[in-house]
Amino acid sequence: MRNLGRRMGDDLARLEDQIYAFNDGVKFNINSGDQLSDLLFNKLQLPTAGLERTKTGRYSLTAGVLENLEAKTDSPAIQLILRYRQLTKLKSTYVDALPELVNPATGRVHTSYSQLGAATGRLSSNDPNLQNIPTRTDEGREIRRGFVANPGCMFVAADYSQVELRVLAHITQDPNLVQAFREDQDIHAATAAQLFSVPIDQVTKNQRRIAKTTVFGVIYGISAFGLAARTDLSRSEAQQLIDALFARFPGLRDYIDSTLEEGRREGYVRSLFGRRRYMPDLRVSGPRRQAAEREAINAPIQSTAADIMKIAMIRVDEALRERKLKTRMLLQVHDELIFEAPEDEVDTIVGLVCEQMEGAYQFKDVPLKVDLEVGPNWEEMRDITTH
DNA sequence: AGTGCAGGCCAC
DNA sequence: AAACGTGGCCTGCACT
Repeated sequence: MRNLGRRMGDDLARLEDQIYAFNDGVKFNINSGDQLSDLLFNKLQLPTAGLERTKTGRYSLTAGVLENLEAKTDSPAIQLILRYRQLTKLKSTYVDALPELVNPATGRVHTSYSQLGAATGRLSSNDPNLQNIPTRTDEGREIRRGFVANPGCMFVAADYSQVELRVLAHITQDPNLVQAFREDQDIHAATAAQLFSVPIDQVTKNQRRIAKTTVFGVIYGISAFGLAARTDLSRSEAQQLIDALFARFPGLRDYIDSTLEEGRREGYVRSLFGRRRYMPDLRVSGPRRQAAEREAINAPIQSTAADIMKIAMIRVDEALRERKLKTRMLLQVHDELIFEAPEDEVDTIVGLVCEQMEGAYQFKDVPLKVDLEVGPNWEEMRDITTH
């Protein structure tokens, strides 16, 4: 961790110099939106046409905006700024902060979980948040190397495969989705095959990517506007895709309609297990209602997955106690549990955890599936095949 | 020095 | 960008 911090610090110093060169060598605060805006649009004279503004009227300069600007202008400063942003984020939020939070008595960081942290029944984690440790980039993943199992122990990670989409398949009873999961197909490829009317083995990577974005869009209360903004599709192409999705998976439309209807009528929506989320704004009008509708569509799905995970955690805990195992449940990351197991318990734990998680709730139609990984630290985890 | 908001970005 | 859901934490900045 300390080495990683030094390396990042050195990289940042070099980056700062390169960025200041675009400002006539004059130093400024690169993470200040106003000062960055000054460099891009006054000093470098980049075009501001069509740029979105934040609610305070400034130009929005998120990574997505900067990437578009880079594609449009070829300005060499932008890549440097994006890199600077990425490194300062990782360094300040994780590399510098986490070691400060190590408890001297245990030599470990200890998060706090909030049972009521999320409106959907999910846990939230804070001080430090251990549910958002980077995994997307190689550099971010390096931070996970700092989480090391005790001598003689291994980490075992168990994550529910596509749990929210399985919940969606069950709730909607959509025959196409249900069948895809029963046959344990690549769900996004299967969806793409339906959407684009091609055999599943002829689905292109791009088709799969678009199908994935679209299906997740449904869970989040999609709009053509939103889908277009997150893909390279035009607004009308996005709308066509959404129409195709609802045509191919008719259960989706029924789910959305009946959920919103119940929400308006009762004032709340429910998970499969009856967990309520009160949604008074379904009865107002305007953007607040639209936001409430997206929340209402998402809540039963996310809540049901959260409920299943909580049931699983109780089952696993009971099974560990019953068998007087030394393995400890360390972390929960929404659809994933991380354990620390003595090496001689690993084989036992893998089977036990898989059984308790997959059996946490038996849908009549869609199986739950758990993927398992084992490793000496949180970065070097390798897959374990169970079945 | 402490507080709170804005903007941004990490995870699922 | 965000009219795609759920969170928490960082820096910058204005304010008390």
